[in-house]
Amino acid sequence: MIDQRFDPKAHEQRIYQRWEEAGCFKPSMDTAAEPYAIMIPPPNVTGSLHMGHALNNTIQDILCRFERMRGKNVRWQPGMDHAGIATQMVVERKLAASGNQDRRSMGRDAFVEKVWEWKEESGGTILNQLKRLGASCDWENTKFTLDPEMNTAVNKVFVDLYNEGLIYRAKRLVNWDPHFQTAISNLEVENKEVDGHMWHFKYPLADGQTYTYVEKDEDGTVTLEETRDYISIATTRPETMLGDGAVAVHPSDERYAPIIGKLCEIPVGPKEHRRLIPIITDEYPDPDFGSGAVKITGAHDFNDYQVAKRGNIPMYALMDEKGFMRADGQSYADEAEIAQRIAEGKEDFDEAKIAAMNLVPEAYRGLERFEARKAVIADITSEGNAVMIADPKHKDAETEAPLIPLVENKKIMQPFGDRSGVVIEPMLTDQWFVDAETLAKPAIEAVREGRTKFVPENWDRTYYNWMENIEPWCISRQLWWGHRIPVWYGPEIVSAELGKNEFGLDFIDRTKVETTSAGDLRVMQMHKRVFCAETPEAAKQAAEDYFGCEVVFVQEELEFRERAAAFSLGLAKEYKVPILQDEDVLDTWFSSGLWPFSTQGWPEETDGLNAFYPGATLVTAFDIIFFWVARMMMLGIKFMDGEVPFKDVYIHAIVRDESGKKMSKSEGNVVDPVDLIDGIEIDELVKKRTTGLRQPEKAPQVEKATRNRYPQGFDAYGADALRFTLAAMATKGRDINLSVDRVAGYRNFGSKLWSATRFAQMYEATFGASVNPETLRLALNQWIVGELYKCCEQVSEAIEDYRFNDAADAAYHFVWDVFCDWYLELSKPILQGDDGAEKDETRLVLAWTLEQIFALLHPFMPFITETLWEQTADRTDFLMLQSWPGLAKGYSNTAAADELGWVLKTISQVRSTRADVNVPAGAKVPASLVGANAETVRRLAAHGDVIQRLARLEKLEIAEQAAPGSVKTVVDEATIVLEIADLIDAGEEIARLDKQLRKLGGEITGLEKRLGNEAFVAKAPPEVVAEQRERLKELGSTREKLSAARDQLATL
RNA sequence: GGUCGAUUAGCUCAGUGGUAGAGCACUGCAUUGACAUUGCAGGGGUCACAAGUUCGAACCUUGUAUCGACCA
Repeated sequence: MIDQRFDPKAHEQRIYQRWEEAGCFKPSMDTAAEPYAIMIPPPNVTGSLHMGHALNNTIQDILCRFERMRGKNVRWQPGMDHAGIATQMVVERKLAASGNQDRRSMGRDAFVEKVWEWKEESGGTILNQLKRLGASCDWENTKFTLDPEMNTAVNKVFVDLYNEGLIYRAKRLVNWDPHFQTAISNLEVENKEVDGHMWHFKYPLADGQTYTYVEKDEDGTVTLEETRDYISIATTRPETMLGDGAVAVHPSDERYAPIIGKLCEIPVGPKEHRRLIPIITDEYPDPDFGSGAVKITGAHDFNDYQVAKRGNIPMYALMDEKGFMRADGQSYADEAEIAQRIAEGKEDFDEAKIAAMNLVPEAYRGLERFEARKAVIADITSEGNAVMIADPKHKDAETEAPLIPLVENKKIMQPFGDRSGVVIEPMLTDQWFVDAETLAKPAIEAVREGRTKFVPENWDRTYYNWMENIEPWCISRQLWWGHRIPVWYGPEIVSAELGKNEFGLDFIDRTKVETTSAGDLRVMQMHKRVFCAETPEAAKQAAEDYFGCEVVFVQEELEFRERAAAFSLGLAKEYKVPILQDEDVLDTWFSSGLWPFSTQGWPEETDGLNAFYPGATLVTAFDIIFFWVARMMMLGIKFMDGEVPFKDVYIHAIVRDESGKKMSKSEGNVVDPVDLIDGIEIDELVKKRTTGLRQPEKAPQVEKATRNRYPQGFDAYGADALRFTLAAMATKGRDINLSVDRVAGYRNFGSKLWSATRFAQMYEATFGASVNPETLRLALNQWIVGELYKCCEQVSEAIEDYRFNDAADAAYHFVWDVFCDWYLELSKPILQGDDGAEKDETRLVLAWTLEQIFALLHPFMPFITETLWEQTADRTDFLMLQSWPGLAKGYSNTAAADELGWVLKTISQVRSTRADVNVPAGAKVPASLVGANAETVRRLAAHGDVIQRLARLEKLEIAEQAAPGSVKTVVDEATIVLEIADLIDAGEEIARLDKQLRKLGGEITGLEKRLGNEAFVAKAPPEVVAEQRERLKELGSTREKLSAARDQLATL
């Protein structure tokens, strides 16, 4: 006999271990079986399980367990990505906390070694948490994006794309994280609305020119006309003014028409070196916003960047990689002079030249960007170039209001690094890019042609939208943790005219080589030749082929330059040509994009690759469409002969808290999946939720809310309850607002199943036997088998269709409302009775149905069902490897279904009636059946005992006539008469019947009206009309009987 | 501003043209019988609003309101 109740803690981990040891998670590799693969969206090596993962992986596990039981060769491919920034951050923090050196003083190799140590020790917590959830991943094939074989794939892809011209190096504006000092992707940027300011400044026109500035209202009436010697600019980022390349206005903006093409002055910096910039037109400025004039700082704003590109405006970079104003380059006076000549068209410029220029005046050099902002504002204002207004706070009507600078308080969208929390700076830097536009084309095509389908399908619009407007993908990161870019630089042969060294070759442009005062060579700038190769050996070979002589690897830029210069100048014969590997690593997504095939052994042709590419379904959330889905699609199609990486993309909801707020540690509303599984005391829950708050002062509020909502904390609901809840809530909507009460409800469901099994054991149900439904003799057993098959079909269809909620609901309803509430109750008289044959059959069907239920629920609740399977018979096999129930489909027995339908109806009606007239629950009442037809008489003979028992009747007999003063209810053609005249009040009973008659009357009127409508009869489908007629007939007959009963009572 | 989505019971959510549902909460009754993590019975919804299409609308169309997400 199984325990009184199921204790998840006692079984879950034990069962999981049994599965793992027995190799249950491995693909069968049965060549006759259809392969089925799901690639896990690789979680972060530093991450831990949150509710989104729990939902994501529950769905994947349901699909995998379901298909495995359906006989497919299933691989659920697990693993993790290395999460460049996040991991580097974790380790740097750890080092700092333990008083170690920072990574720069430690050096690259030593630091990366530390990261690996950390990864081996404590990385991958999340994989163990997935095991707690019951994930049936093929763990033996676990991959990590930095595994050597994954690196092989990454390098091959990079080199191939490079050779095709689909990867290139360029200077473009990227999101720069000044804290981590690296480019980051859009995904890692959170745009948040914050309180900001809009400053208004005057850019004086060059040479004191003036123009008439006219403002008109909508009707064209002049509202303002004045002579101005400036153009007014609004900006939220005054510090970037230093890098302005132009002022732009909309071509249709008449206010500024007189000054288009003229120059204006950037009103900041030493007076004698003020820069003048042109006033240009562009479609970008909105004439209705601010003054309508926009300053263009191409190197520090994404919109300005586009304008600058269109207008060939120089983009001056102002900041260093830490977000401080640049302190390098020549004096401001010199730089400004060059810039001035460029602005006036007197000097040519190119990207590299502009990049080297530092237009930050000495006074601001080295300032942090927000400090620089303050200084710039103060200087402009003191010089009188801020736009002034009368102080609105001035109340005294007698005196004139003083003028104050116009500074609007307004909400602005500001980008923040999601890891660092600092403001992201758009920066113009040299980076490696993938030509995403070219790769996107076939990826768009694949979805259009339906080779990959989105579920729900409306997500394809999001996909198209993104893919059709895709930007070059920046893949380089200035980090140390990741795949090092497989590119080596050598000196470039610039020109054969500049002379030759002893090898007869020129390597660098000598104009860029200087000799310092100490006599050392210093290379300011150098053209570099790229050798892109899958291995260092191959790169070396390529370089030697190019140079025609031996090359040597160097580790640092300085050494590289010195050697290159010395070699080129022929100063050091012993020097070999140096080559230096690119310092940067690749975006983590680059390696994750290869996941569907790199995990299967590509570029080797393996059995795994043949069987499991393309995968069946990618399960993910919508915010990942751009990142995983898009990249896996682009790279999969590119490198797998045009074959898509997965056939379906199932987009699931985002899990929020029960009031719909995003779960966030900094808001203190996180529900940790592991806490729902293991339970957590309220004090500990409060502690967890009040640590790491964004606003620590909110801790008491969070504590109060938490204690109020969960006075006892969370029970240990177990993984099954959590999984079932997530499945039941996994509708095709956008969000799930998770309610802990629902988890408790589904935990109870597990208990119900457990206890039903215990009941079966008590009555010696024969587990472990098979049943042929055709040989069953009792209608009860025929009926439950039919209901079971019906349920199996519903569940299968729902899972196939990704309607996990429908699948969960169908199973829940069958198990609880049909099997437990009715079948078990109805079987009791047989199990407790004397008829050996009936008892044997019922013991068999009871056990068998339960075993089918175990199987049916297994994808949702793997632990409790496997435990029940294990403990109900002597078994050597696993439930998770059993066949899916209902595969040999198609048993139904209409006669049995009708018969049991009648039994259920009869019992329910009697119970309802008893409750209505307040018959004490314990009282057994005599009853009779009037007007029964032959079939009902037969059914009563077969089921009378159980009806009496469940409806608590003293007797139930066929009668010709109702006893006077009795209480009546109608089932089909017959009337059930409860002979309780003594117990009831005739008046109350008449009132009860009247109430029912009124309700019936309403329904009947509605039906009659509908059926009386000729248009309805003519146009509605015949089966609908017939159904309504049938219903009207039934209701009418019921009404007749009830009203007869009422009349009879009334005559007493 | 653009795009997408939401609005159904006290709460969290299903329901895509024909009798409005689930979990939790609520009310009454029931406790030696598998299960109180329970059973039986019940209450509770002008399906945001308006107009339209239709024999018939929670569902389709249009508009309005409110809320949300993403993009700019």
